[in-house]
Amino acid sequence: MAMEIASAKQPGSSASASLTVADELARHILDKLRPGDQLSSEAKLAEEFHVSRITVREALKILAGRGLVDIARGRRAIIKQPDGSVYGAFLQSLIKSDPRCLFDLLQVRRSLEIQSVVFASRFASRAGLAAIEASLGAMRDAALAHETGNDPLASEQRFHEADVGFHEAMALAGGNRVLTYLFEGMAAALQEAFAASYRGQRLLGFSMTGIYEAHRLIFVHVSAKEEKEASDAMSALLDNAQENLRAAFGGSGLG
Amino acid sequence: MAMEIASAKQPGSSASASLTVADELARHILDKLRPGDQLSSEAKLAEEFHVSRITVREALKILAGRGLVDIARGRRAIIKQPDGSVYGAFLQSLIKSDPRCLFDLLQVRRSLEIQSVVFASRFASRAGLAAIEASLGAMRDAALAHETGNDPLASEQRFHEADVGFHEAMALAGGNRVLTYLFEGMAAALQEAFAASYRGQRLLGFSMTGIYEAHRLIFVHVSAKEEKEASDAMSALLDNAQENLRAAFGGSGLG
DNA sequence: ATCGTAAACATATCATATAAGTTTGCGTCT
DNA sequence: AGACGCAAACTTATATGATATGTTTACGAT
Repeated sequence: MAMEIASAKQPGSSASASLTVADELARHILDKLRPGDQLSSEAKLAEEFHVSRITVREALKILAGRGLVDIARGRRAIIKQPDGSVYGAFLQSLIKSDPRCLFDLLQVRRSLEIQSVVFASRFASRAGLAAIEASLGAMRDAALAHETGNDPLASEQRFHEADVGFHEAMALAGGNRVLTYLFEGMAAALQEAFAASYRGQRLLGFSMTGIYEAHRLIFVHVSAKEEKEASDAMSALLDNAQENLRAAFGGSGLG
Repeated sequence: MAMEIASAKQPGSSASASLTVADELARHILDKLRPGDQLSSEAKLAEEFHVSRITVREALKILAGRGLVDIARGRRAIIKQPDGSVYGAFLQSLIKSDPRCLFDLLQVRRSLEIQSVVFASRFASRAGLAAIEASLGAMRDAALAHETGNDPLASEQRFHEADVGFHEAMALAGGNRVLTYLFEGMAAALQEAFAASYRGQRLLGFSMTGIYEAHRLIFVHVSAKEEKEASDAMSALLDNAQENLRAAFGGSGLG
């Protein structure tokens, strides 16, 4: 790895050695390595940092918790592609600690989704539109499979994934990568919150095909570069979802 | 802690024991504990989960990486108040892995800041406005201290903190807690990116008092509940900052 | 009641050992 | 030559035991 030896063991340092090593590694990873790259083995790192293997392991666990590396048995740690899961976990803990944040989050989501369709209307390439249409197709397939219905849970899962994919594809088509990750994280947090409040009940007040049609309408307007109509359609979709959620929480004082 | 013994040691489980323990602990923390609460000692947890102390320690490090707990020597781990630092670190890694994300992030920020002032204009209470004005005062003080100038670095630091505080106070005044955390995280990531590109140079193309006045103008419009004027003023402020950044990157193909 | 100190508690790190998964390379067979 | 199988080397996962050092607690002197 050709890493500089990073005086991780200064007697006066108040921070723990494992945290020091973690931060050094993080810096090295961000500066020099790319997703997919392998880290040195724990033994080598221990030697380079002049700490025990246990300290290196704890540092790696910290980085794994930050979502920076992927650890598995038998092979060396590899640099992870950034994804929204860390952010999703953060939002999840936020909502748990204060459920009112759920509605704040929905409001934030609304802003960003509308921004997203506006940009998609303006800038989407043919390929970007095709990607959106693909997730739309997946939604329709899942909806059909759900009605003809062997495995309702599996098709629900696929439908939800396609739904999330639609919004991510929309963000990407608009040319904004950060939005993609934000939507990914928000989707995870919202699904969790949703599932927690509906545990065991029917999730949606209306049909999958209805949701599908609402999404399709957005796509049509985006394709036609009709900013205003597209953002109105997105707004309507989110209103509907938000209303459902509010109804679920009912008179529990969370509105 | 009265925790259930959580069969963390099933032979067939593919996930590592430390990750299993981490997830069990995370669930327990989110469900039952509040920020400031203490966790059991490592020894007790090891006993409860039927794993060694090392496994518990690694689990705790994972949770620390996720920003869920705060670990220090000599005392038990305590549950951390959620904050935007995890999210900031994520954005930072994102920008490092693809610098174009910086401009995507600035765009996202613009949407949210405008949303923020609109809500603040509509809903801000007297206390909320007072909080905004307080950070405005801190900005002015730092700007003055910078001009009369004993310690320019310290006053720059204070100015920047007050700046971030202004935007967080604005989000809070508008009634959205999630926005506060997002701004906090974005500010950290943007400052890092900014610092990286300007290393050693003067950070700002115009004076602190100019920035202060721009912020004050926003506050005045928000106080007067002038949505449109307030969001225009915010837009102008961000335009200015963004232009500076773009100029800094110059012809490096990142525009 | 207050303050200082020592004991109890708790985490930080180390060394060493065993188990089990992954990769690599070699040799055999076709 | 190429495909297949297997063993050796490498690597991570976890456990045990020990020492150092920081924090909290409790007790005793003032």
